[in-house]
Amino acid sequence: MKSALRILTPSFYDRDPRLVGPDLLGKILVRREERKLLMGRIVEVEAYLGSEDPAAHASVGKTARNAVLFGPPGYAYVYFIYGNHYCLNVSCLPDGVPGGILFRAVEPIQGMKAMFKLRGIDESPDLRRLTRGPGRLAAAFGITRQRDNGKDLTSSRSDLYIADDGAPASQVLITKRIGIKKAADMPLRYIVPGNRFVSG
DNA sequence: GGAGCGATGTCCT
DNA sequence: GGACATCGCTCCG
Repeated sequence: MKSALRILTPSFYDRDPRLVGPDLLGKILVRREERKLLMGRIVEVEAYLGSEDPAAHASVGKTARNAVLFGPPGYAYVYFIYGNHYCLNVSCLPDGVPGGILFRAVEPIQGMKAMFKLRGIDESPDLRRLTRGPGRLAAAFGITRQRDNGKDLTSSRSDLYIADDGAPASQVLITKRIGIKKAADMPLRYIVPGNRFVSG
């Protein structure tokens, strides 16, 4: 029996990213795509802070690009990187205080056929090709800056949100963040230990 | 299976 | 002009 999905509320995100990050593991990322529902269980995220975190986009201060990170909690910050890929984040902390969480990997639960199509690859038994890594994950869920940046992820009217399906709290392993040059030693990456969809 | 590298948009100096 | 919170393709073992 599957419990009803409960969308995470602004108060969930209105906390330090170091608290929000581990709590997001095991939650469900949901995309409504026409008549289809795409769902994945979150297994890897990273926290990005404010001025005290040189790796964070917010560390340089508020700009047009990163403004969502400085806004109210629970909004999508989507940026384009390396000329090829989008990455999805959610803003944390109250309006005016920057911080967020980068979604790095999910385990596909539903809508895999649509995900393969959005990724532009042939269907294969290895679902890790769909959603392992932030760029792949964004592609599989059809996430772009144009479509999703600034979107409220706490609204039931949104086509993109994060929900709790009542699963027990996940085990959490904390490691250094990966794929960055600055502040590479800060322990701000949260993963489900042993999960095959975790990147790196 | 792992190291090396090109692709390529956007922001910042 | 350079950096960049990445990925997929080579080539080599």
